[in-house]
Amino acid sequence: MPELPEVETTVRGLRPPLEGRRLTRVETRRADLRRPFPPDLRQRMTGATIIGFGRRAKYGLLETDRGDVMIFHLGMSGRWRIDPGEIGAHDHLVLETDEGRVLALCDPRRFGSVDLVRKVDLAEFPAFKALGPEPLEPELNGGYLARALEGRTASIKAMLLDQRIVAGLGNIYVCEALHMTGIAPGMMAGRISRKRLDRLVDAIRNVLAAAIEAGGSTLRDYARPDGELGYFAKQWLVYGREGESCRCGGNVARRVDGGRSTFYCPKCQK
DNA sequence: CCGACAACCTGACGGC
DNA sequence: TGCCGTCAGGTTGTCG
Repeated sequence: MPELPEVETTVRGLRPPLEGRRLTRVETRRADLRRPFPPDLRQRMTGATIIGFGRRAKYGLLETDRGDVMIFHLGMSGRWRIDPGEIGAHDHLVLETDEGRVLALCDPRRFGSVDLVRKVDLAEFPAFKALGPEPLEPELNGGYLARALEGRTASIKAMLLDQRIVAGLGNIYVCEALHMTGIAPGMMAGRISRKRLDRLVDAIRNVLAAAIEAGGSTLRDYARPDGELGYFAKQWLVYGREGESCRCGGNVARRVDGGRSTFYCPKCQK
């Protein structure tokens, strides 16, 4: 899944088959994912033309010429399959365009979601109201982070995973960014110097940009929207590398925080 | 405020 | 071959 770079890559991949195309078929194959599909999804999307594409945090956005925005979240295992040929058991939403292109939202674990809101109400969408700044936008900077983390005693890792602080980071890229900056994941967030926060912001930007550049994730069941496996050489320095040697000469360790694996190097992350 | 934990689901993998 | 335990990118809520 899908952290920010994978969602970004997905949205970019949806553009060619969908941009300017009218939907001739909108079919839900079951009633719900994490939440029920909007009951009027089919009625509002069928016949509509897709005119806009976007992303907010880990949510992908498809805008129609009727003033609606379909908001999808890929959860842990979601991906779009383009022209899949056959509809599979986990293809829960199927779109077809006036050109005969087929797009299937496949999500085995069903932690994802699909919502439909009026574009003018987008900012009021509950999941968007409390989101922090986009990490690739200028609103995220050392000054913002210093203010947001001031006085916080929670770990920096927990804070970076909190979508209200920064929107779109997940377990992998938080581990990677902290490693790149040499900050221990358990460090109290409010005690990190401004200088290190500046460097952390740079690392976050760099790791996300590199992942988008690489075409998204390299995780085992992630597929690019065209259905090709987006499986390239892993470039993570710590994630999933427990026991391997760090380039500083130390060894990558793994521990569990809040039920989630944290990969880090105890030697170069202090 | 904070950390821990469970719940929501299926699939992949390793060990035996 | 198969069975069983463990683990997985996220979000949301509860508990102490």
